[in-house]
Amino acid sequence: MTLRVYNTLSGKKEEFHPLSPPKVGIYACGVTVYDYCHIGHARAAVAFDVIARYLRFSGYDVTYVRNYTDIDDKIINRSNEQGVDWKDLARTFIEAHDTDMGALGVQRADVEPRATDYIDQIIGIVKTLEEKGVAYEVDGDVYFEVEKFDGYGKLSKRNIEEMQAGARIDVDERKRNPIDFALWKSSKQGEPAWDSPWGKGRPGWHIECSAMSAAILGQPLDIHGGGKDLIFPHHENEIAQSEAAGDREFVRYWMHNGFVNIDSEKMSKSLGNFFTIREVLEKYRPEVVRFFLLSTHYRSPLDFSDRALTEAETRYERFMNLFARAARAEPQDRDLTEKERASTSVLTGEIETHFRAAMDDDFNTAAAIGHLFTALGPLNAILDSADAEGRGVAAGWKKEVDAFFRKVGGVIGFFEGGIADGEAWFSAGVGGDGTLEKARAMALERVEARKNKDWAKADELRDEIGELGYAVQDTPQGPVLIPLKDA
RNA sequence: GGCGCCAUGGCCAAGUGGUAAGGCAGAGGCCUGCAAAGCCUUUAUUCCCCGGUUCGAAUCCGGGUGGCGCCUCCA
Repeated sequence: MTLRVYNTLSGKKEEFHPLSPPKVGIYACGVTVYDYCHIGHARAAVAFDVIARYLRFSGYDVTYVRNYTDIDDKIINRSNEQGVDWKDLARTFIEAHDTDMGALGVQRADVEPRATDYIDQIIGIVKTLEEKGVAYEVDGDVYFEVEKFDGYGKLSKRNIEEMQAGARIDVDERKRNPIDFALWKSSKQGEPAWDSPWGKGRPGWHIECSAMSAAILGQPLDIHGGGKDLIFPHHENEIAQSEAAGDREFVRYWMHNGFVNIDSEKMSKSLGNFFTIREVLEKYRPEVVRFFLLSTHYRSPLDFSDRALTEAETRYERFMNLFARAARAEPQDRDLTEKERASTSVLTGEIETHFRAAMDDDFNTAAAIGHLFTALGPLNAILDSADAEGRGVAAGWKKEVDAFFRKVGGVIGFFEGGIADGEAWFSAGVGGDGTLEKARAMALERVEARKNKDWAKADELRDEIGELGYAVQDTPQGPVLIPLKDA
């Protein structure tokens, strides 16, 4: 099976052939660090995290680069508003970003460059563009002259005339054409500034990505991605700069993730309808949020709601329940039974094949996870019959189940601890204050009551345990305490 | 106004011309002292509407209708 990737440039799925296999270079646009990240940022980060993970899983030697834009008008404005040094502001939100994304299981990129560390390279490109006559300086600002670049509009599928017709940009008279964009901006008094051939100034918005991607990965890049909202103007402008400066193709595969919506509308800062990752994590566990984000194909819109998050939790817990049961089952030192063997060969056969086929089809995590659900029935059935017959399962069976979920989980960023994750899930955040010990003692007392068929007392004890914040499950392996939700 | 994307069961959702994955919710059954968890069965002759291409279309083409996005900072 070959990997197929939807390329925004062609508007089609294409077979993926990196420039120099097995090496693959990915550059994903990161965030501008002036505020906390919201769920939309999380979606982009998780989407490209999975893309990098799956490429590695498929045997590619991946270099994943994700930048921080740490110099920009928004950062300057915000630092002025708050009276905080812009560098401190950027540092604060880089750290917050790393914490939040880390919580969601987003792996660190191989290189995480900051725009301000690449000022020399940025100036270099701007100089080249100026020398080539596609950029011009006005009062310390340098603009890219869009009309001089033939392919302008090829990514966002629009042409210069249309844009001029529909332009509602406030016209800067100094620009030769309203659609020309800034490569370099002169600094006002007190603003962050670097020395340049055009005087003190700072980079324009788009140039940093051209500079950093070329410096780290070279040109062309295999994959460049980000949210759909970056297609225009950000990525379109990057193409213009990089191709004009480098005289060669900039990016082979452009990948863009869809938005997170609230009531079918794009979540965005300007609409004010956004939730930060931190806010969401106060209510839902990180695995649930990640599961939610991957439950729809990365290019489709994804509606954020309590209902959707709750469903993601229910779905995720199906796996946790299986894992907890499997871990609890007594491992027996014997060969696998016929049925046990059949259940695991479905895992590594049919299900894994389907899983990979889905991922090969433009990283279709929704379909891939769907196939994982089909493992639940047969596996739970094995545990059902083991319980019914009052025995355990073959140690080898547990090992295979564990290995399978670690393997596929590694691709989508779940199940790192294998079946041990189940018990960990249901015991997270409990204990410490002695209530768990109390509840355990009562559960044991309840076992006695049940032996004596004293159902009244058993139910009473269950209620009392409930008051301590736990539900009791009676399993063949004894009582299991599960923390109650919203307790 | 220009360009583009999307419309699949009560809800979410996959679906790359060959006869509708998966999940949630619901119903019934099994298991259980009762539960919980779990298992089994069950819920779209049909994919917004109308035409067309084809032996065959949810999938391709044309036209509608509805929703959304970009065109200004934005993942």
